[in-house]
Amino acid sequence: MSDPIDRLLDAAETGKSIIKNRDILHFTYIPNTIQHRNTEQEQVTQSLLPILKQSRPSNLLVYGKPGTGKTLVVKKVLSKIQERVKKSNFPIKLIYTNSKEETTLYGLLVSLGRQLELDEKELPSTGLAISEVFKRILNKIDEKNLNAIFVIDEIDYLAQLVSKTGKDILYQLTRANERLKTGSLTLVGISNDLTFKEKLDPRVISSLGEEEVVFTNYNVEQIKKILEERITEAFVEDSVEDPALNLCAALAGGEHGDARRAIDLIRVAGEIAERQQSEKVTIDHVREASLKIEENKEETSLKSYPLHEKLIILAIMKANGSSTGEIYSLYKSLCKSVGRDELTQRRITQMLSEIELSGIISGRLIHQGIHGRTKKYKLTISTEMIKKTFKDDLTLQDIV
DNA sequence: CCTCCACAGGAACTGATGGCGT
DNA sequence: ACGCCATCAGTTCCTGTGGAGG
Repeated sequence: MSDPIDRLLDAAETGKSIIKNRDILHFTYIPNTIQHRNTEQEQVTQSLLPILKQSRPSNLLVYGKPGTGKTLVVKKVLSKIQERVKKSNFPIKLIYTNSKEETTLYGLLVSLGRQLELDEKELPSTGLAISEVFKRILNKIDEKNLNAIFVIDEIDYLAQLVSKTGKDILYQLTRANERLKTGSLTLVGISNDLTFKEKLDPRVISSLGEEEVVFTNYNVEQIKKILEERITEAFVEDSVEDPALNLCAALAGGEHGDARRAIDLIRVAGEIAERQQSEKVTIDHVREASLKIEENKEETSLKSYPLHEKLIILAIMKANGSSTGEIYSLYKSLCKSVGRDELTQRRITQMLSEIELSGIISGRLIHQGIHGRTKKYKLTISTEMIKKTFKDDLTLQDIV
């Protein structure tokens, strides 16, 4: 009987992989041909067509639920256009940002500026007034005589940030051309929220919403086709069983038609199958993958919480299904036992709703007549999971 | 039918941090 | 050296509310 470790290592060394090309199984990979999005691709191209005629196109707004390939299509169309106009005297500069990756308005503007080759000196990553940053970006465009296209992903998120600070950067962005002498600026906004437009300032709508493209959700059939395409490219032939493929499509398509999820799922299933040295990806691998993805999400978000949030989660765990008041007093006693100052109840309710947003707990508003109004919170994940993840935390060890 | 509970959740503010321009 | 600006975590103060119990 050989050592199990050796056996595994041997297998890994000699065994052949059923995945040919891992990169294709990441949703950021842009296939040569994007199927099933023909009308949308056409529409996007149409509205950006003026660039070929060397004039500035209208601003564009792209809608669609997550995982519908919006970003992929926009990126593909733009890079093709960029390729074509490269040699003309109207070269375009493509700039992409995702609002979710930047927590602040300032950060977003800086990331735009960085791509315009403004370095640390010209555009410090903190310390300036927002209007100053904006001015410098525009100056750079003018100075280099650029025709910039700003692609702003998850622009609804940006709109939220903006509304909080009271600055209307979106408005300024859409009207930036009036301030530019030689360069030009086009805005392509990508939004998940179809109602997002209604929340905007009407002046922004009129210029940003000049053109609109809506991406519809994928149905299960379409997801299946997308998966098939990627599988033939990424996997060794015949290594994914049909039922497994169907389940993948059904799991991802069932809710929102999220192709991204489907691709994640098949990738993880493939990895699991490989680790088990199976020659085929079966339906069980997909199930396992689905569970694993869920657990990973839970674990990483649990780990990333600051101390007080962790304490609150523990308090909820110890008194499952209790009201805010009960949670708060339990939290206070937990604070005492780890020797930290407790925060106010107001702050705790805020944290609770933040945690609820991440899906780890779920709350229900309850009116108890004379006994007032409360929100009752329940864990949506297992207590074992929490215990397991918080065991490593030194300050929490003894109270888990 | 009114009252009044036990909070929800909005708004405005504070103080610390960090880095700018002048 | 100084004032200014943005941001973050947290606080203070506040108004709002569905319905059990009187």
